[in-house]
Amino acid sequence: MEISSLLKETFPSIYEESARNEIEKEGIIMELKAGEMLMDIGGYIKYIPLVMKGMLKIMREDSDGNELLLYYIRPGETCAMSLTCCMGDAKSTVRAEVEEDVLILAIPIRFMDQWTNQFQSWKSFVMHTYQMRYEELLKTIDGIAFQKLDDRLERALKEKCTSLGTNSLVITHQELANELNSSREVISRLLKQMERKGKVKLGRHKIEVL
Amino acid sequence: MEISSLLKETFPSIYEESARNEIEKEGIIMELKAGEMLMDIGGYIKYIPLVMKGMLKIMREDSDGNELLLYYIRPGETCAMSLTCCMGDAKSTVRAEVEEDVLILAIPIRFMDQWTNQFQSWKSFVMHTYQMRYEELLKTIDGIAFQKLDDRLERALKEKCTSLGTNSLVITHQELANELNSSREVISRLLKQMERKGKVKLGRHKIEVL
DNA sequence: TCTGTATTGTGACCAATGTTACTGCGCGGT
DNA sequence: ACCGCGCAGTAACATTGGTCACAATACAGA
Repeated sequence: MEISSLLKETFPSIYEESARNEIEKEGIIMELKAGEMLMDIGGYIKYIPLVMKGMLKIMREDSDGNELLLYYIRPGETCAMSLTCCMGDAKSTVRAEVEEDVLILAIPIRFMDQWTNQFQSWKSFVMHTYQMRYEELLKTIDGIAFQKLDDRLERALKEKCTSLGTNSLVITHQELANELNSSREVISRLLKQMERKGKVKLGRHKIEVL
Repeated sequence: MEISSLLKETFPSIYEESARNEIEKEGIIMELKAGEMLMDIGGYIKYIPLVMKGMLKIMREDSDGNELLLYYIRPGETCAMSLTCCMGDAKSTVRAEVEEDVLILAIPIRFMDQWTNQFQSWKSFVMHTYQMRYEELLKTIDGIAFQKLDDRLERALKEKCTSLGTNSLVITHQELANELNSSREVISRLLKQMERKGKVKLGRHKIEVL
């Protein structure tokens, strides 16, 4: 079965074959298209999503509907939020959207605790995930606390480019505004500035980063 | 020894006596006065600080010296940052200051991994700490991303009151400005506004929250 | 008491960002 | 071809927060 080798490839840190066998046995394969929502705020977390292909984006939203991008989840990674749910309340406080078509192995959360005892590599994986996400949250905080919007925008664009492996981004100004918790007009204004400076080239539904 | 019962009291979730015995045996007692710095950014993390009395505050700082309060660590808690260091680089990316005189049991990090295997309650404690800190970081993000400064200031004051159990805060405007990553003048201005609205009463080195 | 320093109060001003209110454009569907 | 709608461009204005400059105050120590 190809899932087996894909799992081994994307999650090399889970080196115990017995662990991977369990994951394969209990995991549910999910394929989702870009734009779909995997988990909304307030939703009950029932699975831990191991991302094998594509990309998820994790967003935070306040009561007024303002959004903010927290971070991405790429192949070989999973969401710390879903790990926290094993104990305590199982409601998500973040939203997970599909940024690029994804292939996921969804692990029912009841295995979490058991496996951390049973498989050393699974335990390390979980701990490591916490660390990574923790660090990423700190970086996100740095961004919103210490940087100006133009800087954040520039970085956001560059990050999208590298993670998609292209310089031509297909995205609307509104979507960028949501990710950065700003407004469409402001983003348009800043993008125009960047264009005048020769940093990007704007087109309909498209931004070329130079 | 009184440490034993204090440990049991402040960390009831570590229910295994064997675990507590180990903690007591290997932990180093530290007492620090308000204002002292337990760990600076870039410092090497060698211990996991179990806080038994008092309070630490965890701050983030950028390259220009701008500060931001991330969260507090109270009795019965520990710092997630110090947990992350067991694997990967052991340098701190945050600063830990003593907010109120603290009594700490410092655990050398080499025991971390071993104990998570050995003691179920220690493992739970560690996982639980990650969850708590993760949630707190999300709340911090909510604050800086979605709230206005006057709102954040008001909440900060209220939080200080509840955690210190008083309505009379001994703090300078400058310190508040640092915690909120703002400037002294702005905080003074907002405090005056709050005073006019009857929300606080200002005195030298002192803010009474009404 | 005198003096220096830390703290606080305040007004003027500026830069960044958000908001409002439009206009125009381009593409898909009929 | 025409319509409608989502997207983008933009000007004008409001608001927030940061910065500067300086005055006033109060407290600590000589």
